[in-house]
Amino acid sequence: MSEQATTPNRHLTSKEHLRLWLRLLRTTRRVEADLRERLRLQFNTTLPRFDVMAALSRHPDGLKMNELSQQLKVSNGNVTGIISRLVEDGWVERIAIEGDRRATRVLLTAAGNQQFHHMAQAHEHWVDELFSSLSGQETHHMNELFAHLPTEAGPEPDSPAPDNQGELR
Amino acid sequence: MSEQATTPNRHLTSKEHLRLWLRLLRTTRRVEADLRERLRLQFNTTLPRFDVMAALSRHPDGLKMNELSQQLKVSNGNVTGIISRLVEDGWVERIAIEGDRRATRVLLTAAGNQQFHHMAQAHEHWVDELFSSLSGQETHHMNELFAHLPTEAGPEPDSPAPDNQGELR
DNA sequence: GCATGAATGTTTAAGCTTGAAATACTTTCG
DNA sequence: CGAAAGTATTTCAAGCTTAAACATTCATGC
Repeated sequence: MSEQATTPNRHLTSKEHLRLWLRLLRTTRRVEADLRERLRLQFNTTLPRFDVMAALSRHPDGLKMNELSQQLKVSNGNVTGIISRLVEDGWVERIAIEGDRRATRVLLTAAGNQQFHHMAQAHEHWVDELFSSLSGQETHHMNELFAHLPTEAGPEPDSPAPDNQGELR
Repeated sequence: MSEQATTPNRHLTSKEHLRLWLRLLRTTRRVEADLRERLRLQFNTTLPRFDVMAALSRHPDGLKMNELSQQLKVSNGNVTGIISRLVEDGWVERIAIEGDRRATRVLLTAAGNQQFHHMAQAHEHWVDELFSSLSGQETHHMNELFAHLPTEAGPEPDSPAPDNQGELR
């Protein structure tokens, strides 16, 4: 488990890992900030709302609240608030589930679906711009390196089908 | 500018960029969630507090509020609240600046400095563990690829000295 | 001096986020 | 049946985050 071995390069590797993590974090924050601002200015919405709509757009029949929060890897209570606001805006609706009065199914309205497709198109273009300094080869290479990282849930080797995130279709 | 050229592979590159971004985002969120939980359980603190203390630890003479928020790339008002709580906890103190009654200088107390060094040591170890699946060479390679990305402020070619983030010393 | 604008911080309103507690419903099984 | 355990969701308290409004203080130029 990556014990503090007595090899002389332990220190260096650890520092390199730290450096990589800090870069990763800076880059992600910068891109996120950019996307957040554009979503606000051009669509008067937020990144969390966009993420929720993206998840719902991949499931035309809707998702239960708990499925949604698992997909987005955020807490249960968090989704409640975001969905409530999306419902107010008319982009999402809640539908009772037959035979289980505890659960509800949430899905995009027709208007929500249309709105999401507008946003997703812009979003893809923005991301393409932000990463434009990477060549196709570099992008591909980086994608492969990321496969080695703890991207998916770590200590759970039994996830049914992680499903591709975002609006990738 | 990455204009929508008429080359047949525009679509593919764009999709690859999007895929990379989503992976980046997933990875960052997962690592952040892990670090956040550990900071909470083992040190009863939060990631934002840790980030602020890391910035202050690199500046023993303290920083003005506005310098601090620039370093952390968060809004001005945000820092006010975090610093207030750190002051309550006794890790940070505010000191008036001679000759300018608008500004204050904030810096770690002796206790804060000591506490931060405990946390930083654990933090470096956690990150090393989380990235342990990357070889030294892969880590180095990835670090280089990141240099091509919009890590630093994009449209400002005149930043004085970005300074290394985190507790890297 | 003194008006005017810039700089520095705080406050505020709205929303996001978590973890824990509360609520409501369903299933299990004695 | 009925208690206990489990499931699905909301509510809650605390804290983070932003953008915008606000209050002070400083600097500049008449």
